[in-house]
Amino acid sequence: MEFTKDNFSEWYNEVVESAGLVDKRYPVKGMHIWRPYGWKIMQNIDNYFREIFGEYKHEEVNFPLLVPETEFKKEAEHIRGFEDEVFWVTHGGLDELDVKLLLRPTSETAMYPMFSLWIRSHADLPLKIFQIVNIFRYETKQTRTFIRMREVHFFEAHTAHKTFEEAEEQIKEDIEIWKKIARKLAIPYRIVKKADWDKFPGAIYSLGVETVMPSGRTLQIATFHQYGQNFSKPYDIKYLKEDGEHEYVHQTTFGMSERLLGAIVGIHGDDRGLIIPPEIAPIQVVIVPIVTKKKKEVLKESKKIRDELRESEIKVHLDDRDNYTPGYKFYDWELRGVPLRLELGPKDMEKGQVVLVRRDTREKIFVSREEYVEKIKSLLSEIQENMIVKAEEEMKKRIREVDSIEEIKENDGVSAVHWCGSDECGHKIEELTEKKIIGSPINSGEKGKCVICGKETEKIAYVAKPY
RNA sequence: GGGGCCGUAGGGUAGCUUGGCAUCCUACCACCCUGGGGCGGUGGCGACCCGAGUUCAAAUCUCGGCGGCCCCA
Repeated sequence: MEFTKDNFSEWYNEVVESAGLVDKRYPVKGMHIWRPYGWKIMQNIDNYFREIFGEYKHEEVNFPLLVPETEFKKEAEHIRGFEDEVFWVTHGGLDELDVKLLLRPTSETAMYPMFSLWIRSHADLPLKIFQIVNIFRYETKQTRTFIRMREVHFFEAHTAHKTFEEAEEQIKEDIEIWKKIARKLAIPYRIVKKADWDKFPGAIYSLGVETVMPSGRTLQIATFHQYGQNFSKPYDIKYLKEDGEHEYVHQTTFGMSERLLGAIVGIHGDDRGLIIPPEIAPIQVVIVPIVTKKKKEVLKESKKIRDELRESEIKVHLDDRDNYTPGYKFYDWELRGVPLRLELGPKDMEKGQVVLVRRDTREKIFVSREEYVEKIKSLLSEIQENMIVKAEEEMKKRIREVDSIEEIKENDGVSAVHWCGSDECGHKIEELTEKKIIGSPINSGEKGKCVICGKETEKIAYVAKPY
C-alpha cells in the first residue's frame, strides 16, 4: 500500500484494486471488472440475501434488461427522476427502432406491467419477489468504485399488498431483515426518513439506511420505499377483493447494491489493506507454511490441517506458493483482508502447536494442535463481533449534536440538528452549510428549536456531505 | 453546469520548455540461491491513447477525438 487511510480517497482507490477486488481499466467510465476475489465476496453477500429473503418468503426472479420507452413513461414523477440518466438503445442493427428501449435504471417499469397480468385476486397477494441484476445509470459526475457506478450490481425486492397498512408492515419486516444483514456485514448504520424533495421518484416516502465513511461523508447503502398506489394506478395493477370490488395494490421496494462492499472496504480497512468480516470472507483462515529444510514434513502437516479445517466447515486456503517468502505472503493476505492467518513451521511442529494471527488486532496466539479448531471457530466469531463494535464506535464519533449553522459547517462528519421540517428551512440549511440533509431519524428526539426559524420541534435533521 | 490538470511497458515514473538511439523502480519469464514480516544474484520480455497536420525527423510542436483525475456551483 502506498497510501495510508488518513488519505481516505486515495487509499480507497488504491485498495480496491490492489486487494484484487476490481480492475478499473475497462475503457468505459464507471464500469469496472469484478475480479475473482471481489466477485466471491459479492457473491457471498448475494447468497446471504437469497437465504434471508427466502426465509421471509420472497421468491427470486429475473427480468429483462431492456424496457420499452412506452412502459417507462407511465409514471410521471418516476420519469422526471430518471430521464437524464438512462442509457438508450435506439437501433437494432442498422435500423432505427420504432419504440426505443432503455437499459433499466431500476426495474419498476419492467416489472409492473407484468404485475398487472399476474395479480388477479386477493389470493395472489402479498406478492413478494426480488432479483439481483445489473442496472445502468448515465452518471455524469465523478464515478467511484462500488460507490458511484454507471453499471450497478443491484438487489431489488418488490412487494404488492392489499392495503396501505400491509405495505407498512412490509417495511417493518424489511427493517428487521436489514438488521440481520448489517450484523452479517458488520456495517454500522442509521435509518432515516428522506426529506420530501429527496425521496425516490414516484414514492410516497423513502427510508434510507445511512452509514458514515472515514472521510466523514455519508453513504446510503439501502433504501425502503413506500409506493402506496402511485405505481399500481398508472400500471393498472388491480385485484379483486372478497366483496367483488376491484382495488389497486399498495407496493413497496427494498434496494441495495455493491455499495455495501464499498462500506465494508472503507469502514473496516486499515493501512495494510482490507479486513473482511469472517461471515462473508471467501477465505476465513489462510495457512502459511514456514518451509525450511523440513519442507516436506511441514507441507504435509499443513495439508492435514487444511483438511481438518475443511471438515469443520471453515473456509481455508493453503498458500503453498513456492516462489514467495513467508513475509511476502503475510503482507499479501493482510492486504486481502483474510481474518485469520495460521502459521506452521518446524518449531511449531516440534511443540505440537500452530500460530494464529488476527487480522483485526494483529494479536499473535499460540495454540496446541488439540484445541486449534475450536479456537479458530471462537476467534472468527470474536473478530466478527469486535468489528461490529469497533465500527459502531467509530461511526458514533462522526455524528455530533449541534445547534448552529456554524457548527454544521465546521463539522467534518454528520451533524444532528433541530429542523422544523419545512421545505423552506430545509433548503436554507443546505444552502448555508453547502451540505445535504440526508434525512431524519424515524423516532423523534427531544424538543429543541429549528436552527433556521427557531420554531419548537422534535424533528432532527442529519446534515452531511453524502457520496 | 463552470474551471483546471493529465494520458510513456501490467503498475508507477524520467524525458516534453529547446524535435534526433526513451530513464529508472516494480511486476512478469528463465536459471541459481533461499524461507518465522515485502530474500538475494545473473540474464531476459515489455511502452510513447487514437487520428490528422507541421518537419528530413514528433513521446516532444499544432488541431481534433477518446479516456482519466481534481476543484467549484
